[in-house]
Amino acid sequence: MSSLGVLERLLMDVLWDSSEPLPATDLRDRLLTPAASVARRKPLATTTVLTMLSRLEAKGFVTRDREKRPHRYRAVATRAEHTADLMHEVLGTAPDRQAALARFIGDVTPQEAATLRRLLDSAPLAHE
Amino acid sequence: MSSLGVLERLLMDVLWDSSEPLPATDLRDRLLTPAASVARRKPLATTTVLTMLSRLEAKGFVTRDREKRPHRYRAVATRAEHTADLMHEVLGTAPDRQAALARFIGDVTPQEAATLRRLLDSAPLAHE
DNA sequence: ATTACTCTTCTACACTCCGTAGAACTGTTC
DNA sequence: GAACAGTTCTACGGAGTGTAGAAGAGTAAT
Repeated sequence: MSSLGVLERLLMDVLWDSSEPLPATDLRDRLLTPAASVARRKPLATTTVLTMLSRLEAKGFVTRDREKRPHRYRAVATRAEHTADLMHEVLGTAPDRQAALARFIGDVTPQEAATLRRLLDSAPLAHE
Repeated sequence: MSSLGVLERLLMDVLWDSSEPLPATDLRDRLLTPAASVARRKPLATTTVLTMLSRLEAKGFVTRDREKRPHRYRAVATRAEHTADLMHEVLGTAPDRQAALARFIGDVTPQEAATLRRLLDSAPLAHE
């Protein structure tokens, strides 16, 4: 359902790594830096970035501040939220969630298992 | 990355629900029964089903027994395995897995939290 | 205000993937 | 060996993604 394309994902990564909302030109530039997970050699046209950002906005992954004039773009959810959402989405497709979870847990690293135990003990009803 | 199309998914569902490997014509027929998650009114052409099965085979989701002549198709992984794999794949895209897991646990139902606790306690090193 | 510039929207196109299936080929059965 | 069932090959239309030019709108400076 809601999987992102390669460039879409790249842009989201930049947004997630930024503490501030960014104008499109900054996004464009940061795709060139080695900071980006997959840096590109050729810079993209600004319009390309804007098209992608509009699509991401339409899909609800991004919002922009239309007040300030070079619009500032930011991710709607944090990366962790997004990842967790996707995981829940995947889990939701399984008729037998218990079984899927069992499989999932079976393949988790020991460290992560420890983390999970801790999380389950500390947060009985984390919500909002 | 490896998300399935609607029909692809429907076929996988039939395969997962079957205890035996199935010939293509059976697959075709079972898509019409209300057993299928989303039953269709019009039957698909057999070639359509075969095309999809070939693609699923190419993607590694399905294998077929080429000995018997109406080839018998079966899912490579169980549904639970597939779901768990996808979840791990999603989790793998997050640089901070701990954070993603924390978010994930935060949105889990109380029943599932209980299930998870049980699983984590019982299987310390379940693998492969 | 007119201009020059920057940013945004609109439009467009090529490419890939998915659903769909006919045509052609191959193996099975009478 | 003819008829039939099953398989492969080829093809096509629609959707989504990456790409960007052309045209429009807002901003700054003359």
